[in-house]
Amino acid sequence: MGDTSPKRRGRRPTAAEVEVWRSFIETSLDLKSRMDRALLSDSGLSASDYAVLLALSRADGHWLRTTDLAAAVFWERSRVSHQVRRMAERGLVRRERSAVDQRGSEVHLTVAGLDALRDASGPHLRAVRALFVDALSVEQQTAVADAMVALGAHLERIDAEGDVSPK
Amino acid sequence: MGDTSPKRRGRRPTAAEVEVWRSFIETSLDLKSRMDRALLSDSGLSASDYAVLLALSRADGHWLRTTDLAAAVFWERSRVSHQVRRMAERGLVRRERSAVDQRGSEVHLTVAGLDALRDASGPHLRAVRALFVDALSVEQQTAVADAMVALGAHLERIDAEGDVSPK
DNA sequence: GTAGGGTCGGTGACGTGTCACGGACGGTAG
DNA sequence: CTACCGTCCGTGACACGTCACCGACCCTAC
Repeated sequence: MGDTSPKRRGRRPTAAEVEVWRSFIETSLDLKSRMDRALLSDSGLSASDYAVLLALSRADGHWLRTTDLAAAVFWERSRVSHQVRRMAERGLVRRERSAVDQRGSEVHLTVAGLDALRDASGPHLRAVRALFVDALSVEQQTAVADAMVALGAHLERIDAEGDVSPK
Repeated sequence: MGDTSPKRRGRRPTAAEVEVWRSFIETSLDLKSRMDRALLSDSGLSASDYAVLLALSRADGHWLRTTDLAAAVFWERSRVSHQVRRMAERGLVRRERSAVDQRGSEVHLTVAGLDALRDASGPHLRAVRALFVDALSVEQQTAVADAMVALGAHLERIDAEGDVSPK
């Protein structure tokens, strides 16, 4: 993993390192925006819509409590609340008060929501292939996956350090 | 580069390929949001602020026409316009009517803007190292850079195809 | 039971990005 | 010169995400 020799630790990154960072972040944002745009024009769904529908479709009974939905898509609850309200107005999901916990509210996938997800997933996956997968050799894909694992582990390590007593 | 054998072209990506895509996009967005958050809390600058200040600081005379600024940061002009208005209200930049072209407006970097950029760049670069560079071995960085080049070239190819007569 | 503290979820205000549009100017053909 | 068209840029309306905050609810200790 990360080299901790005196040469590489602690100070500013080199120009080459910054350039790797810049290309990484610019390329990923470019890809994300293209993908979102394609999804919206193909299916009328935003990326947020898609994420919510996908999470609900994977849940038992096609519904989740707000907090569980937030955890599934890695959002704050307030964001989920806004998003669900907008989606409910379009009939993609439906809110229900929880019977077991009067504080809770359940977000249910509607038939229209499931249909929208089914219609969207084909084109979306084809876009993933056309824009991302087809650009990379198998070796490059493996290398990217490996780097993402390293990055993810690094970020989790940082989070863990921050949580426990910082001194 | 991209394999074009019958097995890999044209249809839906495999589960493994989708997983590479998912980890790539989630990791990059996570990194981006952490970096933006750090920049904002360290320096009071948003990522957009930083991009504009950086572009202006690199320009001759520390100013650019709106269209040129938009090209430098890969934005639409309307977005530049909104952003510049907000930054001007904070004194980071200054607008001036162009003398040579009465339609044009020049965006000038102010002293306060340059100071803010200088103050921000150190912490920002250190964050790039701490969150990104330090997570990856030299080989992994090279592999990521290589993959980004391939992706960039692929996207440019797609754009070129779309531009010229589609038939 | 009831007071206190924690959890659940929603709302309003705000900053930002996109889109559609329009006014102003420049350049050129007639 | 003037009529036209393209370019330059700003604006208003809207969608979205974040933050601060609130009321409603649950649970436990007393």
